[in-house]
Amino acid sequence: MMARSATTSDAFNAVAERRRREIIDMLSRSGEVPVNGMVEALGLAQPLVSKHLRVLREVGLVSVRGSGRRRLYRLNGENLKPIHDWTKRFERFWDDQLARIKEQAESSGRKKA
Amino acid sequence: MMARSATTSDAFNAVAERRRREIIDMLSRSGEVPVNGMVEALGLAQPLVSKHLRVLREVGLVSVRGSGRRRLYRLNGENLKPIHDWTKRFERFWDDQLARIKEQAESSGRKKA
DNA sequence: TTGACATATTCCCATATAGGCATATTATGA
DNA sequence: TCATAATATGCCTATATGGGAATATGTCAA
Repeated sequence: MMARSATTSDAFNAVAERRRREIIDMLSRSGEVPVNGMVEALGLAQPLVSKHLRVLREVGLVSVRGSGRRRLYRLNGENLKPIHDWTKRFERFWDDQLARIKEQAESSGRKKA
Repeated sequence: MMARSATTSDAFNAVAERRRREIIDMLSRSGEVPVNGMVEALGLAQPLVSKHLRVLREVGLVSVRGSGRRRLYRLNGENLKPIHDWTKRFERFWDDQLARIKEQAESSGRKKA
């Protein structure tokens, strides 16, 4: 009855798509970029790029600004923070050094509490 | 002609689903957990939990181990690192302090190069 | 005003689910 | 051995896409 959640429901879903991550990477590097700039750089069909941009806009990951006939897109990177924060919880799984430090901090915290 | 990429294609897609993130969070807190443990804790139907676990297994995010009639699942958190690494690139968007430090480091790096 | 460039939409199709339900599998423990 | 607990699968339906193609919109520049 229910299908997969919409790509426009949140950043996690929007970012699950590889193309959209590429668009985000590009905006991160280049600042403001017009649709055609992405079309050329990514080698995708223009309508497809516009559609992905729409999804990104709907979750607030990008903003647009008109400039002549063109539309300049900009990354709102701060909206990727929820994802970063979530994955940060698992740092101990790959960063043993950090794990040791944290465990020590936690254990001393427990002693005080 | 082509639909959304499979949830089993990579961690990004697997993690796009809220329930699966909840399962991951639970495993992160509790270590090894049997299916029923998650069923009760998350209030989901057992078949649904098994299906989500299968997706997580296919992308390597969890491992299983038999124990009597039960199957104990464990988190392979290190496979969340790609997501963490990707989002890390955008830290400057929310961490201005860090941004300044990095920019300074990069500019001095450029001078040397 | 008008033609051309730059984007956004609309339609259509095949694919990929989440979930709900029923049932098949397994591994026990008495 | 065997009923049973604990999981995994199979089936079916409503949704939600990515893409492709064609077309609608918008904005300028001459």
